[in-house]
Amino acid sequence: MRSGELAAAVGVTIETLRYYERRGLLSAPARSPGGHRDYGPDAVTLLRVVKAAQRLGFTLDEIADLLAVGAHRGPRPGLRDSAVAKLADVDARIAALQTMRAALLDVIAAGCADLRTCSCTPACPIPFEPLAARA
Amino acid sequence: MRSGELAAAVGVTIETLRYYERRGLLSAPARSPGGHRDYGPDAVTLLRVVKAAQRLGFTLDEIADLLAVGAHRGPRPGLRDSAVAKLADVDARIAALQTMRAALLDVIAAGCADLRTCSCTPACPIPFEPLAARA
DNA sequence: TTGCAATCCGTACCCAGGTACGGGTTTAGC
DNA sequence: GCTAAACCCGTACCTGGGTACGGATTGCAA
Repeated sequence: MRSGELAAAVGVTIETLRYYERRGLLSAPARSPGGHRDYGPDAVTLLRVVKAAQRLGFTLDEIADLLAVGAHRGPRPGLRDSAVAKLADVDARIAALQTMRAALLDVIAAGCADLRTCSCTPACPIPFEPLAARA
Repeated sequence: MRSGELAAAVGVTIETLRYYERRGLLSAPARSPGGHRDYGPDAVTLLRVVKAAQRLGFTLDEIADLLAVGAHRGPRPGLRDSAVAKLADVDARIAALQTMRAALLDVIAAGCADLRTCSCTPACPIPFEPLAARA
């Protein structure tokens, strides 16, 4: 399988394949006599796993580690533990966004018209609420 | 007020002040005879507004626009509209994270032990669920 | 006046996850 | 055998929000 085929099969570009190879996510494939990459069929599955892991929120470095753990069969940090840790991380990010969301709703409800001059209500969230929040 | 004082007052570094000045968030202040920046007291408030807007999820470019709108008093895009748009954006990001969260819970519940070789259950989320999701 | 902290400036670097460029080679179809 | 598409490589660039560096002033106090 050539790089263009593989790329099309998993919905990435050839540049991305080369990038993943540099990052250690994809091991260097066999080469044609002329130097073109020649991937085995497992590459498709592996790339889909990588993409699935990205959808779980893992970074490329984390994914590389998880794949290496599978390969080396050492004392494994483990997918489960990583998933649990990542879940906590995702929950924290959701909480941060919900704080943001609540603040936006306050601003909309208060009818602030302008960032610089707003003092729309005695309880104007900009910039008074943040001041209160810091105390 | 000198840059170090201002920076300490709002909890940023001097480098950040210079950065904001370059980005157009902070207008160039007066200078001492020797060239050191000399800020007026309004700078504290302005910076706090900038930080408040950041907590609402606005980017520095967006904040610069919102501040410029207040200054120029043209046909205003308006803080309200921006806040409504940003709310939709935040909601979308929350939804994406909740999708991620659900997938993580699936992985944890299914007991997948290893990214590369996992086929822990017939319904293993890696990589089968993403394949199903693409269909 | 001397000494040290604060500040000046431009520029480069950091994170992640790629994308773009450009010139040279290889492969495939006809 | 020829042409056109695909692929090769190294390197630079992108977004966002800063941070770091390093050498040259300036400002303030003893």
